[in-house]
Amino acid sequence: MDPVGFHKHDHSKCIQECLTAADEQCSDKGVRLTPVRRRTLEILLQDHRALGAYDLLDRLREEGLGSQPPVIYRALDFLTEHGFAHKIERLNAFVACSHPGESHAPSFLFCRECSTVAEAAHGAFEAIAEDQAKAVGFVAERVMVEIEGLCPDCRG
Amino acid sequence: MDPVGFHKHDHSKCIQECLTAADEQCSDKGVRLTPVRRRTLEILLQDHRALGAYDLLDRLREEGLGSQPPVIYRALDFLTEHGFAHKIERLNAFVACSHPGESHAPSFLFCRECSTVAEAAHGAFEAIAEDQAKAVGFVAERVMVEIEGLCPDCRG
DNA sequence: ATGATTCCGTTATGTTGTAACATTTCATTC
DNA sequence: GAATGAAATGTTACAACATAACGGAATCAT
Repeated sequence: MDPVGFHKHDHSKCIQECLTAADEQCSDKGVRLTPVRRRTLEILLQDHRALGAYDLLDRLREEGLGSQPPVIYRALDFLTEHGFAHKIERLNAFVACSHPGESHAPSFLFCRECSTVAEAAHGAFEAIAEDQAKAVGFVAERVMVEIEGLCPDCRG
Repeated sequence: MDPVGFHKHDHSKCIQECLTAADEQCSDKGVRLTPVRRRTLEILLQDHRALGAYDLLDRLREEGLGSQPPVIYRALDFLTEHGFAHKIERLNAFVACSHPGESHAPSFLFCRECSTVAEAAHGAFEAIAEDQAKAVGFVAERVMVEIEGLCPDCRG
């Protein structure tokens, strides 16, 4: 898994690929990527940056796609449930998934200056978590890793 | 580091040790463990469980120690800043530190049923995070690990 | 004692997230 | 192509989490 987000890359292609992947996966699963949901994902994809629910809602409102909080929270529930977006708990904010389709439960690196987010490999964290859980009789169901710091651009 | 929280242990001794440690560290650092702060820590120490700020505030209010949100948030700021308590971001809730004085930045195991929290060894997570950060030119400043699951008691 | 600093009380408000119910849209079946 | 049922959306209202700002009280150092 490549930690997209801090690298230069062909971003319009990146957006297109993610949207296409989302379209395909939705029709495969028989669920609907409705206008509100799709547009929310598009907005999130515009940069690899975490956005708050109300920021997203403002954007939707400008475009006439819904103006009340439940609209955006429902869209975000859908997107996160299906792995097209993730919530960064530390920021109470959401980010588009950079690797739609790949196995989920990601870990994140996020910049405290610019909120840019990169997904990172999660397997090693999970393995350690499993060991620790087993040692105390705990059943680990979800391992959340969020690494806060400075991205290459903001390091200055 | 021993992941306190899911084991049987002498809890009143555990509380006493943590309070004593907090008292000492505060006088060492020349900061004050005032009544509100100390009582907040005591409440958190009563069980190894995450409590919301408003739950804590209710307790303080009953005891005449303050009734408005800023009171509890100031106390929690103090306690977390000095490592006597931690915030579980996933739960928007706070827990007393089980290992006051030990090097900080902990990782947590928490039960989705009963909110019991155990601190776990953090070093291995940090090492991996460092590697991943270095690989993409990111400066990791804080590594947050929160493992959600079922504790031995709630596994049923 | 006095001045500086830290802490606390209080009001007000900002931010994040949901419950509940009415209405619309869509796909299916008759 | 109308009836039906499921899914999605619109809307109101509110719950839960958190902070800004300011005045007054307690505490500390001299």
